[in-house]
Amino acid sequence: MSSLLADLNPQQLAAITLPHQSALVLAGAGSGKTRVLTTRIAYLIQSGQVSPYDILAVTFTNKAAKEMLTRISAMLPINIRGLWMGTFHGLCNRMLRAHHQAAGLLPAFQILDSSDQLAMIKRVLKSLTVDEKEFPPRQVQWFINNAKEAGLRAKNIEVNDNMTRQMAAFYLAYEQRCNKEGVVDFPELLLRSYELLNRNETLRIHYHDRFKHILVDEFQDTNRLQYKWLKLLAGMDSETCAAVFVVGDDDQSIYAFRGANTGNMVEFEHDFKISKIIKLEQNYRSQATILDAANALIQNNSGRLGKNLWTAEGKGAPLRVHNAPNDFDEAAFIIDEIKALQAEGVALSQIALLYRSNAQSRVLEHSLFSAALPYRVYGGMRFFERQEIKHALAYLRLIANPDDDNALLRIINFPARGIGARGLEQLQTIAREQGGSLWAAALHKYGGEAMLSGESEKPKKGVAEFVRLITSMRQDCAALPLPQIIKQMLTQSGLMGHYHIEREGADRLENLNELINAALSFIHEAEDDSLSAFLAHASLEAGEHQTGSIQDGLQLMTVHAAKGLEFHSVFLSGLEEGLFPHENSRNEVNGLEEERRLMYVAITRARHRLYLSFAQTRMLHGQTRYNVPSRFLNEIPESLMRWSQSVQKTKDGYSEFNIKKRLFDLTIPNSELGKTGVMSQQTQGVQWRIGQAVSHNKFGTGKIVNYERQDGNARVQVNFDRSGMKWLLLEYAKLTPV
DNA sequence: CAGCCCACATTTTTT
DNA sequence: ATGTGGGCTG
Repeated sequence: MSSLLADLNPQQLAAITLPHQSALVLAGAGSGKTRVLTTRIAYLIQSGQVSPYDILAVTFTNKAAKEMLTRISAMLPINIRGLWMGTFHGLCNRMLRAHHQAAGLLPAFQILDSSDQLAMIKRVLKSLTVDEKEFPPRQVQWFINNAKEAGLRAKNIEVNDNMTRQMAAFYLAYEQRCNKEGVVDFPELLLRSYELLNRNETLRIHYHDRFKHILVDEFQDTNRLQYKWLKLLAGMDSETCAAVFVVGDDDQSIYAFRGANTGNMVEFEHDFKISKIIKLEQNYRSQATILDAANALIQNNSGRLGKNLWTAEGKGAPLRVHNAPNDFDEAAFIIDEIKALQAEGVALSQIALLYRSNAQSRVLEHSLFSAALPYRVYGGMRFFERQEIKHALAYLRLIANPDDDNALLRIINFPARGIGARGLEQLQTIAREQGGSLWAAALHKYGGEAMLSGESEKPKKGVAEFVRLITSMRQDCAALPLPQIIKQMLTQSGLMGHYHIEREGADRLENLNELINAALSFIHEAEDDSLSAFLAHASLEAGEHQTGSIQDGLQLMTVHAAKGLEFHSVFLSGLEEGLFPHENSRNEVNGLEEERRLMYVAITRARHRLYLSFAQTRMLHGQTRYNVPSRFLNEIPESLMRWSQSVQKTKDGYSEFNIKKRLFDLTIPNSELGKTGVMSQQTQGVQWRIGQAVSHNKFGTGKIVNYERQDGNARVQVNFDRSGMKWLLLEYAKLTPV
């Protein structure tokens, strides 16, 4: 016990050893949040207060859940089976499978991921002969998910206008389709589980009695429905109300765009009658200068719960800020500094290159490639989202559940077996007439024929062949272990053969083989090793973002993806108005504050060094954009920063301070953002600015892309349409504005 | 039925 | 600039 509680600060200790009562822990970045959560669980068990069976712990990602389990196992010598630890969706899935009948679901109900859901919606819209131009499927998806997260069924939607009436009708049709096919989407897991508990008193009491402690990680990311679910599960009004221990940081709430509701923290404080918020403000990650910058920045937000990070460590180096003429120069600066860090002995894997949007990685990657620096980009396609894996899973889903039309449609003609639109239409007509699934229709039309053709006869084509294939797979899999089922399916379906022939198929073949391995490890780890359980696992956990990681490479990712991580050094690039803060955030409620929190997250990733940079011009969507430095740079105290500019720009003798000042003096008001250039200046009564179109009698027309001043002589760089890039002295060159 | 071409968008993302 | 999805042609 003593070792468990060693080296904790007073606030951490208070949180961990809190008696049986609900608590709100405001945990700053790098304040040992995960340690507090895991240690509290270990403490509760080890002190004999409760058994693992009495605890439920919720996280947002499978990765976080896995890590917490590992850490708890390391602290406790006992078996912690029985502890419910997982994501909201994972836990709801578990509950729904345990009570599938009460929840009105098939025992083998399948889970649609977002792309499956979209496909389903498209199908429903098509069956209603809706014009997709008028009602984009994505918008319908958004509507349905929002309704579900508000706890609303289609019939409960309040209809006041025509648009809502239409949407509610689509929702209803979609709901019916899902029920018929035995599938549930992500928000449905939550809503079903909520409704089940709400309506079924026996079950509700069972879980109230069981879970004496509920712990929630990243509470600021919960949406309305998740919070309602928590309240219901905790049994707020019952005598046996669980102690709900939530940990979060309102300053790191960066997922409002997907429904996260920071208001839940305030509501929680009220609903659970929290008398005193526990604040973890001591930071064990970053040096003081970095924290000072983060604190100063975030103070510009309103309505915070309030928190100031501090550290016992030293000040550390100032933030390096770089003003680059363009995105290539910005990348060059980053590479120079990376090499310097490398020379200091910093491992490349301890250096992160962060950016606001994925598109920015391109230029960085290009430069890193030229500089022969190894790197790894996070994001992109994940294992279970790959096309070939989705196809394989569709076969498995159809084996597990014949009514899964989504799955059938995906693979009935993949690999191609001569079933076209015509054949499909026939099936769809039969299905509609019979009110059954496509599979039932196929069986009805071709079942007899398919069954007649024995192994020895020549293979049937088309639907008959498909029916025979799936039927035989279904028979085989009854007796086989999961990896064998998959292995057989991959060969018999022709998937292996198909990718074997395809030119670019090698990677896909490798992934298919990896699927067998995934099944192998699944049956070793999971309590339920059935096919349905594996399919649920595949939907709920999309797997690693990238295969084949580089051991010592730079880490490239968006700021969002960096949340929760830390690095020795962090480069944050693209600090320009319109990019960070992103221009789209201007149209969103509290959009700017969310961007600022995102900036706060970015800053607090760094342990020792933080580099901030912006480019005056940048290629975006195939067009050059002229940028103003991000306002966030202005919100960081000057005393914490050291400015630099690329060498060719500083030789004009301007002090770094002046360079900065010159840029900021010309900062353009919000209303003009994105329309005009970075700076302007007076020459012989003419106003020149970057981005301005000009004409020259010899070179023709072009655009001003840069300017500098030397000994009182101003020069501008013009990109001429015909003659290319030229530096011109304003005094001599006769330029005329166009 | 597959391949090609054009229109189109393009912040952030987990389950 | 670059990828994706839908519609049309061989």
